[in-house]
Parts: sequence; C-alpha cells; structure tokens
Amino acid sequence: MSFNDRVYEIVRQIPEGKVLSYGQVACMAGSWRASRAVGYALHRNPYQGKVPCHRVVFQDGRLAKGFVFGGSGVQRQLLEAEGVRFTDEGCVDMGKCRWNP
DNA sequence: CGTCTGACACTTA
DNA sequence: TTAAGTGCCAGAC
Repeated sequence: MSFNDRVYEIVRQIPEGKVLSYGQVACMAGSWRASRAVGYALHRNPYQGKVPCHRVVFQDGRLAKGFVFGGSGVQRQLLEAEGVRFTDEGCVDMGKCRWNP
C-alpha cells in the first residue's frame, strides 16, 4: 500500500454531491503537504472511471486550470450533475459540499 | 542514483 | 489583499 494507492482509495470513497481538496486527500493519505503528489497521482489515474478525480478540487473550491481528462468545463458539468453547488466564480461551495467524515 | 517537473498548500513580505 | 517563495511526494529522464 503506497501513498498513491491510498489516494485512490480515499477519492473512490467520495459520495456523490461531495468534493475533496487536494490538501484534504493528502492529509488523509498521511501527509497534508503531499498535495502535489495527490494531483500527480490523479493525473496518472490508472483507475480512471472508478476514481472520481473530478470530485477533487482546490482548497478554495476552484477547479484545476488545464485539466487532462476533458477540460475544467466538463468537470463542472459532472459535479453539477451530482448536486454540487457552483458559484458564478466557478468555485464549489466547500461549506456544504466538502466531504468531511 | 541524482535531478527536474508537476491537477497544490501554506507562510511571509 | 495580492504576490512571491518554500516544502512536500511520486514519477520521468
């Protein structure tokens, strides 16, 4: 079990309508500073389709600039379809949609 | 094996 | 408040 696998397992457990920040995932994985590693792990995303990487956003609730799996616009569409609230600024309502068990 | 880069987060100026 | 700098982990060269 590596840090990378831990990240996948955590992201995969995110319920619909909820999102997580890179820092949050990194903290659950063991190191809150490994936010970069989290982003890179999702970038490779070997479990694409099983791991909802679109539910992982910035700490502010904003989406990545140049996403790889289809574009940030697609990510917003996916999140909206799951019930995630978006502001006019294109940010997710972390106050209500942040998955915090 | 050493070095650089990258879907970030946090601190300080 | 905004901007810049620093630190972390994993992968690629």
